[in-house]
Amino acid sequence: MSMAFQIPRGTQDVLPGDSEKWQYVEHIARSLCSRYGYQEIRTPIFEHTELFLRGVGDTTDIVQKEMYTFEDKGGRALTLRPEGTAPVVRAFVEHKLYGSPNQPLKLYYSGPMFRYERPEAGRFRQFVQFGVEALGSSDPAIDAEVMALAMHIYEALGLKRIRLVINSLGDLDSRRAHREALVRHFSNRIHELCPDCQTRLHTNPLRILDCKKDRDHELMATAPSILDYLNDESRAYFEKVKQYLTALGIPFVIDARLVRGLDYYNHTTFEIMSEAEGFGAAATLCGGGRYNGLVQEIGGPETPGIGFALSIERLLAALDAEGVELPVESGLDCYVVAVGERAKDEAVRLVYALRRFGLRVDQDYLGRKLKAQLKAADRLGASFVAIIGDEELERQEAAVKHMASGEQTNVPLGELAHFLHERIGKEE
RNA sequence: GCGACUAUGGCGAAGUGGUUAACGCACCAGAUUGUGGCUCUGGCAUGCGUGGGUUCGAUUCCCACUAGUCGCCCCA
Repeated sequence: MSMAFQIPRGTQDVLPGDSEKWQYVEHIARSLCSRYGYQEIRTPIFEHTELFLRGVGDTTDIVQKEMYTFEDKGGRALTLRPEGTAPVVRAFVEHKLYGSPNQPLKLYYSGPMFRYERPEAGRFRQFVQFGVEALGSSDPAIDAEVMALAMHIYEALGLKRIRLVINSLGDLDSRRAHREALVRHFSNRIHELCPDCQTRLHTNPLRILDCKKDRDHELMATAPSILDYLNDESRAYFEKVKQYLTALGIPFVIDARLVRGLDYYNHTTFEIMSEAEGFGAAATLCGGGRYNGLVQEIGGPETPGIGFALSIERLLAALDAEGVELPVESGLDCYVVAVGERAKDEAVRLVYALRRFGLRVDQDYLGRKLKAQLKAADRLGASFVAIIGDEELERQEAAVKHMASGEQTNVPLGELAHFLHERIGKEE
């Protein structure tokens, strides 16, 4: 076979068999969001490049090397969105939703994101994020709510081996104090660290703590922890968040080195990881945090915010790694088997009538023989098969066979819908 | 972006510098003339990721490209 076309690198087709799982996962996530009072927002897949430069931060990896940026025919600089928060905040500001009577405004979104990265298992160039944003409140209870919601989604789907990791980056003052302490700590011996870290010292010293290469260097162990530099207010906030999580019975661990890759975070940051064995490098299922300065950065009034984003691909991979079977619906209620020309004509009408009635019904379109039609019905997971041939037509009946038991009875065509409806109701 | 490994039918998977590219699953047909799941029989890659090169001859050797996987980086 000639491979004339191939899917672009790092992208995926979701085929029947898997698409049901996607639908199920998205359905659960949506309905839980609704239960927590979050409403859907849909924003474009591309935005002005400037939005991400300002929103995500131009020292971040995302902006520096991962954006799909292009110029349109009108000369505009546009970018396929690499994340969902900046667009939501843009919409929030643009539509003046800070004036909405619903405060805080609680939103969720679901859709593809794009990052130009080297693909591997669990990492794609186009991937789907499901995320929430709560704008307008700096109540630590909403930090806890957002984390609870994320955990709830995973648990509702059947994941067990997951871990919530939290940290606090503090407010601007705390971050500044910590940053100065970091620069002081590393400056003299910065040449001992990797080249990336030498750059980070000036761009974003916080990220040095996250470096995997230098993780065992003695300077790391003695590096100042952000948690020691939280001012009273920030410390009190973090304490309250932890207190609420505990009150909700949600287990968590604190990792003072949890530094997230986007510039806009302050105060609470968190990740949810999979602990399923054999789950590779892409163990981060969900990431989020508070971004109190972002709305202002995008041009709106000072408005606090917090949110998370989770990857559907990684969620499905985690379900797979834990061996969780999703209760996805499949199969047919009835497969109509026709033998002969006249029966075929009747089958076409009958199938449509049963579908209009609300049943999941199908028939043969390949001119197959009785036997092959039965086989097809079996393969499609049909609960019942309704067979019509000359004899049945004569009596205006169908021979209805229950596939699991093999039992077969004749049912008048006019009563077939009700017969099936009743029997299928009894099955579940 | 760097390093390593991999690429054979719808899927999994053997294999060789040279007449017919194993096998398993799936699929199709028949045994069973109107009854699926079991069994048996038969069928099913002029083709070995793409493009070049070496050679009398390459799926098998070499190069490039493409894609996947793993590690680094980063994250969702």
